[in-house]
Amino acid sequence: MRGRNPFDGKPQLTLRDVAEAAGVSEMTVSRVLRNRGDVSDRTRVRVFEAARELGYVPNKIAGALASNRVNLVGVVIPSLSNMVFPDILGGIGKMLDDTPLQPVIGTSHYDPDTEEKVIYEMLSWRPSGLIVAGLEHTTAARAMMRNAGIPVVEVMDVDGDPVAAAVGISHIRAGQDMAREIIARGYRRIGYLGSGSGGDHRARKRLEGFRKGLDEAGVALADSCFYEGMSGFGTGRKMTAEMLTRLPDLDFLYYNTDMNAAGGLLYCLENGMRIPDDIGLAGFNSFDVLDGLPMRIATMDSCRTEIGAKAAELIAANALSDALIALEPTFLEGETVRPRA
Amino acid sequence: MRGRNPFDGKPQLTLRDVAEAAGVSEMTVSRVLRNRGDVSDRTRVRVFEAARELGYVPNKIAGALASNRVNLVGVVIPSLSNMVFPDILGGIGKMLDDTPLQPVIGTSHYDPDTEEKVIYEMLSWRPSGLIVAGLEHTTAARAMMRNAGIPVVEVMDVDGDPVAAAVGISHIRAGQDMAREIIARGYRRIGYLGSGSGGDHRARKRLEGFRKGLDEAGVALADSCFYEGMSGFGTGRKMTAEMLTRLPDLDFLYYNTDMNAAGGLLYCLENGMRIPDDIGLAGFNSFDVLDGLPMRIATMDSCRTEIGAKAAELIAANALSDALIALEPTFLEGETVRPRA
DNA sequence: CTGAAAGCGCTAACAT
DNA sequence: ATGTTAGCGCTTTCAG
Repeated sequence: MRGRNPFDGKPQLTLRDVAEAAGVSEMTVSRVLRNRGDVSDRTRVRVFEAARELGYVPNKIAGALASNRVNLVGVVIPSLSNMVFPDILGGIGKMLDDTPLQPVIGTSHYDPDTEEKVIYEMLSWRPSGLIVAGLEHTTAARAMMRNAGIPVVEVMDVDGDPVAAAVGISHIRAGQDMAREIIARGYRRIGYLGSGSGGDHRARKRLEGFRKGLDEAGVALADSCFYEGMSGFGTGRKMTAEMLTRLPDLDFLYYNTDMNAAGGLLYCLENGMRIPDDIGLAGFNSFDVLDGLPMRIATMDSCRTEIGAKAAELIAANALSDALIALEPTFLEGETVRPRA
Repeated sequence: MRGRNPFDGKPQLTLRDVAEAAGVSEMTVSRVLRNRGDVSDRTRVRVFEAARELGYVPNKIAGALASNRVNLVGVVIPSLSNMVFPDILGGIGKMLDDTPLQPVIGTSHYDPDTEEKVIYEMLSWRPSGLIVAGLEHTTAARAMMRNAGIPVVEVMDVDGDPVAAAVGISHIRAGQDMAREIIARGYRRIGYLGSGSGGDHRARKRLEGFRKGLDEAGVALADSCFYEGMSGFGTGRKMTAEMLTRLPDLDFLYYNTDMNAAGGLLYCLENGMRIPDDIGLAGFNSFDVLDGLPMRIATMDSCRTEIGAKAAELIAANALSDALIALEPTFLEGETVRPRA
């Protein structure tokens, strides 16, 4: 019993056990269980029966080492509690369902050093590919990804310098386009509410683009408000109350995400503001769960599922490519902005 | 170049490469990289430097095979798009952060056969433990878990027959307690809205308990409404509209989840109903994001984070236990029910 | 169609 | 404090 974990109940079943039970060689069992090569129907049946009877579960660790093939795709995202990331995973999962590949998820909690560690852990399993959210990583993480020798795809963002392939949208453009829409609809006293500091580079870039868009029209951002912690109705409501108390004459509020915008919407409605005339609102992401709010919030689709799917497609194709795929986010007017002038 | 994946760019770096660069044996490198055994500071530094310089990333596949130790914990849940599951994962993750263990997530899409396959895949990686949502599995899945020889914990539910350990709440009790609260507050014409069919066994059990609770008071469920697909504001709103059109004299609506209850709340408020006097509402789960709705919905805490943490704790303790840990969900009154009579 | 031999990259156990 | 040896369970390769 060499090197066996002291807690192991029973020694693990091996190919050898199945081979003995079926009266064939290990090799034949291996072939049957992987549907590889020619095996006579008679032996095939015998092997399957023996395996089932014994309750044999193949050891992928050994298989992977021997074949140098690991059908895993590492996916590194900041968090699971922000709904955007599960959506990305949904797109990845759906695409990989048609392949032998399986996603393995790691989370970085928006911390670059944690991300570096998670990427290292992932790579140490020698996966068939790696998908990482965002373009901002530590130098060491970038080096690891560059030298991994497997397809690597950075997702969600294209404003920056990808290590290899990238699939996403330009958040700078998204912010800029939103600013143009708002300006074209006659709003001028505009506030921004959301996360602008810390780890959320994409929100920061949207704000950057937004400022640029306003600038084109000679409009300056009237106010901005940032928060720490999770987005949600409470956060949106609180920020909105604060800002409108400070500057009651604002006529537009742009939020970093629909979740916060929803809180703001509820606040405005409760306080008798006329939307979209007195004040307009817009968010970002387009979340299905929010269909059913008193008004549909103006937003921009962040193409999450499509991004996940495209990234998975690149991995599945096993191309060590450096393709840059920029998806076009579409403005969704909703009911919280005036029609275009 | 035996057995090498044709797509591999460069041959992978091995311990041997680092050993040569540092002028020591493979074994010494292995020891340094794992902080095991005594190594002189001089060699330690040399080894680290060589490893860093070369960009060596250890091969966990080989390490796991040799040591018969895999620091992975399989977690099988129905989906990531329902927020309850990320919360469970949060609890697991936080607890495992203090250990060398890492969670690996698999999703079953509420399908028992898919779940069976996912469990099989998980076990074939020989993880250190397995956490599975729910108590309902295929016979084969149950057999695999029983024979896995690793700690297995079923989570979220304790109403049934666990394979090994279980951590969760009694959803029958949760439904029953909610019924009692509602009855005690004087509501009598009560409708249920939610998923009762299909894969959501826990919602089904809550309804079962709810019926039992009403029964105790001689009250029958006045109406029920079930939906297919995702919960959300739109779904809650639609079901509510339907039910209240059918039976305008209902005085209470019990939802399978807060997400649907939120949609119902918004519908009722818009239609000028007086909550909680004309009509009361209650949901289930207690989601933070919903703080900030016009009213706090009466709900019951489903102890998600705690369940995840406790399950992870059992795995980390590496006990092949069959402990049954039933957590106590607490009723949260909110603002959508009348005070107790 | 089936089997035998060799070895994947690493670590446990036993030297020294 | 460091090295040597012998596998882990499987798959590739080659031989029948």
